[in-house]
Amino acid sequence: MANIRDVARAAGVGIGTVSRALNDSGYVEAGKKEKIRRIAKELNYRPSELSRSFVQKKSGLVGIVLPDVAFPFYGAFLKYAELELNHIGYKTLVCNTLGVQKRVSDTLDLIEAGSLDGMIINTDVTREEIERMKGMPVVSFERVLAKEIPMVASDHIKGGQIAAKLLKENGCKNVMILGARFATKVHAENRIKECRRILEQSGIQVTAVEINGAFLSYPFIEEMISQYLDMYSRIDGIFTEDVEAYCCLMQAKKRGIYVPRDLKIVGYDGNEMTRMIDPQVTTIAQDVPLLARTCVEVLAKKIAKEKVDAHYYIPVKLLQGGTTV
Amino acid sequence: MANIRDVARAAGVGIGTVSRALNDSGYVEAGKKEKIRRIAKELNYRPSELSRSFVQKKSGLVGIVLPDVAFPFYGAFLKYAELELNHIGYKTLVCNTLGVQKRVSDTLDLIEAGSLDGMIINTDVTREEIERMKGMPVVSFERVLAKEIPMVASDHIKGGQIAAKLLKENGCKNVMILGARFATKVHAENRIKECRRILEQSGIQVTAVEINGAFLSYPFIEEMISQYLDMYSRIDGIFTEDVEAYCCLMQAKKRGIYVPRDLKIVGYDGNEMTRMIDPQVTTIAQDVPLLARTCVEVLAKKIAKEKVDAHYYIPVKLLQGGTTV
DNA sequence: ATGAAAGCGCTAACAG
DNA sequence: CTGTTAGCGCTTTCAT
Repeated sequence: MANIRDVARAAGVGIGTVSRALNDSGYVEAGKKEKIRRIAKELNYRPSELSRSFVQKKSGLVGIVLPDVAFPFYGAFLKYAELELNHIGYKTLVCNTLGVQKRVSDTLDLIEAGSLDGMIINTDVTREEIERMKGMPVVSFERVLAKEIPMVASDHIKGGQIAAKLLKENGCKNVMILGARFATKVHAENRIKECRRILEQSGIQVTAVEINGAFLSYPFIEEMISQYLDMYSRIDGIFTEDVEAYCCLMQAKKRGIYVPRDLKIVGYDGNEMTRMIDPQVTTIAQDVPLLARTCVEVLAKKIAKEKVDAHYYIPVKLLQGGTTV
Repeated sequence: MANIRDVARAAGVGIGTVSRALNDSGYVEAGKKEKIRRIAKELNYRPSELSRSFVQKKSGLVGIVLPDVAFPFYGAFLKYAELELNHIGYKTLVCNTLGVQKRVSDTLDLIEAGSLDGMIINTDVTREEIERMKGMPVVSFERVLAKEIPMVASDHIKGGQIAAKLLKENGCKNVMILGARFATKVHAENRIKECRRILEQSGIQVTAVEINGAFLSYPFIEEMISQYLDMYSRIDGIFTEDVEAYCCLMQAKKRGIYVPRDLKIVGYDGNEMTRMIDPQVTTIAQDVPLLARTCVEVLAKKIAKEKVDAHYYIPVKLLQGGTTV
C-alpha cells in the first residue's frame, strides 16, 4: 500500500506538502494541490489511520459500555448513539459487560492507553472505577457517579408521577412496583420512589420489590416475577419495565388473571416491541434518540474540555395501551 | 502520563529491556523483570496502544456491520460476537448501516487505513464493495458474496423443511410466506424456496410475498402486513420472521381471526421475546451464539491468513409455541 | 509557499 | 542477557 512518501515522490514534492494538500491545512499552491490529490487517488493512497492516530494522540473512537445490547432498551440506545457519534466523526466501540466488572476497568484501561477518546457508560461501577473516571472524558448514562462526571438521564421523577396518576385513576388499591437493584445509584430509582410516595399519599397499598442483580436473563426474570405474584396475590396494579411487564402479562394469563380488568400493568421504557404486540403495553416512554444525542453532545464537550452541566434530564411521555383502562 | 523512557530511566535500564520485560518477549533477567514491572506499576505506566498499534500495524479492532442493532436478531448477534471477540483479544466496533450504503464503504476504508483488522458483515453490499472485500479479512454473515469471502449462515434449507412439515401437519391449505427482499443474495432465501417447494409438492397453495427493502421500521412492517392480509384473505398459514410474526398476530386479532384455530403462524429466528410473550410464537430458532462464534473463529483464521472453507452452516431447531397446534 | 527535519512511543534487530 | 539504534507514517515546526 502506497504511503505518503510514494505520493510525494510521484508528485515531485515534499511529504509536508502532500500532508498539507490532503488535509487542507497550511498553504499549498492551488494547482499543486489538485495534482497531489489526483496522484494520491491514482496510487489509491489511504493515509494510515494508525499513524495519524499515533501522531495526533487521538483514536477517533468512543466506547459505549452497557450491560447487554440484546436488551431492547440498550439496543435502541446503542443504535442512536452510534448514529450520533458517526455524525461528528467518531467510531463506536461496544462493550457488553454482562455483569462482569472487569470489562469496565478494561475499558478504562483503553482510555488510559489512548485507544479511546471517550466513553459513555451505563453499568454498575465500583468506587475505584469512579475515581479513575473522574479525570477522564466520560459521560454517565442513568447512573449518579460523582459531581465531576456528567449524567444524562430521563426525567424519571416525572415518569413516576405519570405512573402513579394512571394507576390511581385506574382504581388500583394494591400496587406492586418492580425494579432491578443496582450496586451503583441509578437515577431511575426515582421513578419508583416518586410513584410510591404519591400512591401511598392517596392511601394506596404499595409493595416495592426488587429483582436482584443488574444483569439477568429472561427466564430468570420470569421466575422471579412468578414468585412475587404468588407472594402478593391481591395485587391489582403493577409498575415495571417493559420487558418485565410482558413477563407479568404472561404470568397473569397462566393464572387466569384478566388484564386489564383484574390487573393493570404500566410499563416503563417504551420499547418498540410494546407497540407491535397485542395487547400493547401501556408504558412510559423514554426518548431514546434524544438521550443518545445528549450523551454524545455532552461527551463531545468533555473531550473538547468545555464546561458541561452536572445533570441533563430528558422528558418522558405516556403511551396508552391495552394493559390499563 | 509516563512513557517507556520514564520507566527505563527510573529502573536504570534501556527501553528495549523494559519492552521485553513488560511483554514477556526475549530474554530479561528474572529479578530485573520484577523490578521493571514494579516500577512501571508505581509510575502508573500504560503503554500507549496508539503507538503499539502503529508499530505493529494492527489495531486489535474488528468491525461488525449490520443493518440495525435495535432489531432483536442483530442485537443478539452483536452481543455474542462481541463476547467471542473479547475472548480472543479483539475490541469490537459497531456500524449500523440503517440502509445507508456509504457506511459500508466507509468501513472498508477503515480496513484499508489500518483502523480495523477485520470485519464481519451482514448488510447489502454493492458489486464494487464485493470486489474490494475480496482481498480483505472479511467474513460474510448470511450473504453469499463471492467464493473468496467465507460465509457463515444457518442451515436455512433445513429451516424451510421444518416449517413446511409443520404447516402441512397443521392442515394448512393456503400458506403465505413473507420475507424481506435484499439487493445482495441472502442465504436465508433458501428457507423460503425450500418451504415453498415442499408445500407445493403436497398440493398446498403458496403465496410468497416480499417486504420491499432490507431495512424497515416496525410501523411500516405492520402496514405492509396489513395490506397483504387484506389481499390474501383466505390464508390459513403464515411463515415469516419473528418480528413480522408478531405483527401478523396483531393484525389477526384486529380482524377477529383466531390464532391458531383459523390461522397458524410459524416464526423464524427464535428471538428471546418469542418465549416471554403470550402466545409464544412457534418459531424456528437460529443458534445465535454458535453463529457468532463461528463468524469470529473464521475471521480469526482469515486474519491469520489460514485456509478457511467457503461456507459454514449452523443447525436450526424448532421451538413449539401457541401459534400452531 | 514549500522542502527538510524533528519527533510521537513503541518494537525489533543488532551489536556487544 | 541488555543497551543502542533504526525505523513505523504521519503532522508540524522551521528555515528558506
